[in-house]
Amino acid sequence: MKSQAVKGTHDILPAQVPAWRLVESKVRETLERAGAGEIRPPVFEHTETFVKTAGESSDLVVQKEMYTFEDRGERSLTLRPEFTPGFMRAFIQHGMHTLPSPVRLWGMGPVFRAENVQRGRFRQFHQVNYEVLGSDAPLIDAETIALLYDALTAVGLRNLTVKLGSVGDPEDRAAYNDYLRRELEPQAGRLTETSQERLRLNPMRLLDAKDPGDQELIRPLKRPLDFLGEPARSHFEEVQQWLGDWNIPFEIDPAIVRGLDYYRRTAFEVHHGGIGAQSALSGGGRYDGLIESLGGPKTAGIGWAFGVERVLDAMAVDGVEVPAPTVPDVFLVPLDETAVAEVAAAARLLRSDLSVQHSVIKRNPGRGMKDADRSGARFAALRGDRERELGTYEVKDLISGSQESVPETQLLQYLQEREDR
RNA sequence: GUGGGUGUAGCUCAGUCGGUUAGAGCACCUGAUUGUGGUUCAGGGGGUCGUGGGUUCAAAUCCCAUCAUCCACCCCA
Repeated sequence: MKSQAVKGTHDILPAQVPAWRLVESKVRETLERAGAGEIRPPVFEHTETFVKTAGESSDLVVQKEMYTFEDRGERSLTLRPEFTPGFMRAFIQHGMHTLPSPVRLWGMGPVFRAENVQRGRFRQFHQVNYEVLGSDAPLIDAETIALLYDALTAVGLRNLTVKLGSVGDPEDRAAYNDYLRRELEPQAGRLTETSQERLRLNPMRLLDAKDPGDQELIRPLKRPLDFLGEPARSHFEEVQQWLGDWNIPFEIDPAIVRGLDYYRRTAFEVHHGGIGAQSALSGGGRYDGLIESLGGPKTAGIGWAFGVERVLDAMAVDGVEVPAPTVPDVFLVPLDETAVAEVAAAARLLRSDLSVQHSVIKRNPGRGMKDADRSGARFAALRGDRERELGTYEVKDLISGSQESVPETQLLQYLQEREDR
């Protein structure tokens, strides 16, 4: 029990990699056909980059969910708990506002959060992240949500639930927070401790409260959607219009709230019912003003992230078929010591065109066939003293069981002609 | 951080009112098979029973602590 990966981290083993590649290839195809460029920011950034982006009242900061450390130069650095801050920093640093607008960026990789683990929640996990910078048009909101839906559908998921809401503009949120404080402060003593904390820091998040007593107090209150100003309201309606036009199934979630402070207007999540309590595959929203607050040019933005492990979990639940790992085209079996050198040399040459494995010690024919069978190869090719005399390989088709003597100079051609049959 | 479940072979697990040398299936290695795979048969390797302490003539089994793991709360990806 000594050799053990750190709590909340996992090895992705060879048998699992094909599923990861399937997700990555489908997502890449979906997003890049829509004009997204892949960006690969560093895994760690200055701590400040994350704190300024997420906000002081976010759980990432408040609950100390970030892996923060000091390097030898006494800089405070943090392993990324999400992609968006790194994308924003890179956008500003490289002057991407001069690129044709809007700029669409996507990325994939590990992120780190110091949370307690459960199904669908890990300390190192992986996200696919997508952001569009430079447009505040409702059309872009709808396009962004549609691409998320298309990407998840492309990997084979069904029965997805898209939840759509709006957190309004900053002044709407301020008005709503004021309203919540007005309504709840007189009876704050009846709220749980965490809810009282939220009432002080970010009242809107009270809507997430699960405590029955808290819910009782909150239920009669108005929702954020009731406080949308005219600009946010018409924006929200137009997004719905587009999604309806494109047949993207969605439902309005009047209580949708984001844990991160930077969201404005459109907010959305995609859920899947079969993967336990952590049912959110993805979350995202609009964040106009974020780049400006980070010292960049005034730039609108919207984006989302999905958790790769959760998507893989959902794929398994939905029975999505994953391509099998590649198997060798041919497996060479040396029947004596001399043949060991011969098949090793032959394998090197054949590998310019085929996938080739071989036994690395001499084998008797029965054992050699067993090696070949277990490699998953289509063909086994035996080499011993008889073959050496004739300059041939004894090639057996492991599916049909038929066998032929093939001159070594024609081995490649022989295999290529038959591998698809 | 809190709560509950579970820790016995690489994997899935049995064994637990305390009692000889701790078991099975799968996987792995060897042989039956000195030129032919999948099936079958025979044999073999592999365990500090998570860890530490306690009770006892005797502990995988009972008690305490601790760690890990799974699920859930919280929050979200």
